[in-house]
Amino acid sequence: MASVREIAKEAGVSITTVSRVINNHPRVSEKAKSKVLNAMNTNRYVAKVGRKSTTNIAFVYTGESSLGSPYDAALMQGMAAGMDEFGFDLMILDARRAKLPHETYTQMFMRKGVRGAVLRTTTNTRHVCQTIADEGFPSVVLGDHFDTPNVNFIYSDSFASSQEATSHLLELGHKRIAIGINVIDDSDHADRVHGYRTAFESHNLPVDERNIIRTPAYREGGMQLIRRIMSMSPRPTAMYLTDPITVVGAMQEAHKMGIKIPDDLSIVGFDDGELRYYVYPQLTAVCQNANEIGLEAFRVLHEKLQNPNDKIAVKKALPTWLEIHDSTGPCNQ
Amino acid sequence: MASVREIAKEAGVSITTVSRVINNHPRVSEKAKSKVLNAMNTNRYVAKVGRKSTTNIAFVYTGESSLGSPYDAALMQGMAAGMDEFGFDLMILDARRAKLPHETYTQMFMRKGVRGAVLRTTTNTRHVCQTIADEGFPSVVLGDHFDTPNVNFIYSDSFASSQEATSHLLELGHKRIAIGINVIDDSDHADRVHGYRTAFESHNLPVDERNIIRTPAYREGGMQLIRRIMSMSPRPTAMYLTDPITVVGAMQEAHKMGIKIPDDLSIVGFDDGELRYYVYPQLTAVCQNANEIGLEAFRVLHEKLQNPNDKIAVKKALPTWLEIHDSTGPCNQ
DNA sequence: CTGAAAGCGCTTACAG
DNA sequence: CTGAAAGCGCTTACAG
Repeated sequence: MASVREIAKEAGVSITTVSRVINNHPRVSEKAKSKVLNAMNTNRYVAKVGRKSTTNIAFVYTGESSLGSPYDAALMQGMAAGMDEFGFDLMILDARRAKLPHETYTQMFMRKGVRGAVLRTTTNTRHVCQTIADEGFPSVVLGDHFDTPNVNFIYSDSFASSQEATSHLLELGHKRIAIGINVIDDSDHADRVHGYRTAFESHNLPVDERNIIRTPAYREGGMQLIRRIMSMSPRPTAMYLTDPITVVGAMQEAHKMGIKIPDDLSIVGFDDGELRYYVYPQLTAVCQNANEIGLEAFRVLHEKLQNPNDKIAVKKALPTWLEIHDSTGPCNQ
Repeated sequence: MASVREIAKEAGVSITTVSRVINNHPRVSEKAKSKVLNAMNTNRYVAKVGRKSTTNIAFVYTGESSLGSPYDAALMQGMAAGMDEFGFDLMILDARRAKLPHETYTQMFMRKGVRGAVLRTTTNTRHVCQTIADEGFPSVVLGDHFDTPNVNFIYSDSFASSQEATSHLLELGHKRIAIGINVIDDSDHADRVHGYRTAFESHNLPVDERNIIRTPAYREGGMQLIRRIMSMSPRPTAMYLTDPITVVGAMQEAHKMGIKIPDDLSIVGFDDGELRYYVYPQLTAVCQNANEIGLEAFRVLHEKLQNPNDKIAVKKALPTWLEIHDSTGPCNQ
């Protein structure tokens, strides 16, 4: 690896001049600058030491990476929107791969010039978030929230919208309303079932526990769910699907089976992107703005970096909202 | 900003010990280590100088950022898959925002510890890619390709699939086939029109130039396109839409207007993700694997980093393929 | 605009 | 396991 000394030699200038070029000092002649830059590029110069760039904010997968999902993409877009203004750069890390065996998370982050971390988690990796918070490293957790004094959270509160969504179906005359929930628990999903139950209660109707159906949050899970529902007797006339990808599978299978939406079956979905416009018919859905969540996560992190002594954990819920489109209609059975 | 000296003082150890903790030296007592880490976190220690992390690969927007799009998300996922193996970290940069007024792109990258760059571009920002390549900085361009000796490219070659797609429609008996193309030119799209023309030629049929329709690659563009087509006389009975988002708009508007797909109108789309499964009916489409493109981009970059003296530019095309689903059928008009 | 020399912050070979 | 001291690589105040 070339050092400033070698670059200086090759470019025929002093190491001072090389350093000035590296640091973009204004008083270097164009000629000297281009000689140095040439030597740097041909020798693949990389500073081994020097001012570190310490302006990275990391988007960290504590467990399984879901990089590539539209939701994560929207989160990053939101973060980037806030970061640009303050000159931070976005780095993507897989905690399990990036961390060396004997180092702490703080050490890993410092090694990579990371000043703060947005942690993507599930219930399985809660302990990682807890550890990072315990180490005192500035971080904020997305996608789950749990009761702990020192962890910062941004989560989405879908309780109210889930209650509205269920009430919407009840008021359309539906009585047998199924709810599809992921087989993996997290607090963001628990809210949705809670809203569903509360809507039934406030309409003085009992919840039929058979209508609370767990299904994996994949396309296949949604397909399975439709087949399951159509075979029930009496069968539900409406359903609330609490995961975006499940909705896609369910609607596909419904089309394949010749089930008319909403005439034969009303569907309320969940959308964290633009999915509600992609499917046919356009989807009545509880919506959340992933962009906004990402932006808010950065804001909290930035706030924590500005005020290192503020130890009060942030627990902030962003609301979801119900949008009524074409996949729900009156019960006619 | 705290330095090793202050951390050492606060933790009651020597700066040597602090340094050892930073670098995860094996022979430090747990007690010393935790005292130092504590002092670091409470003082928000960040190394001002020292071994730089120089293992970053940047995903760079040379022009307008499309971070948040499913395509970009899939590209990054592909890159990350390759990078993990070699311990590189992924950084996202907006070149126009990150670059200081008087520095070169190479200087910007070095400042941020970036060793190589995957450049996302359009025709508008070709000159940026050219400049970066001229500076000798290891980079590879995605999304466009143009004739230049020293720029590395990974692009998607949709000529053959576009020809197949058009032939598929011709062989279903369609004669009046429209093609929708983005108002903004790039080489990846030019291939698609070329394939369309070639299919007509090989069937000894003339191309009606009125059927080559430019429309902005947004949902609204797709809606507009359908209205345009349905008002033509005689109207096209099939079309090939060369942008994913345009397809979504077009299918929505078709549903709204009561146009039956494929009975009234056959549609071949373009899909760089999973869109073909989301819409109804499932979409016959020319498909490309964005994951694969991202992975290949990293591979080329890695190869260039290993062999700095290999100056031969890589121009690699990844093929697309045609998938026939339910949105195309025989012409019955 | 440029360079020799002192300086800075972190690292490391050596001694205990 | 720990620290005083020398060293490394880059930076910068000073002189020209």
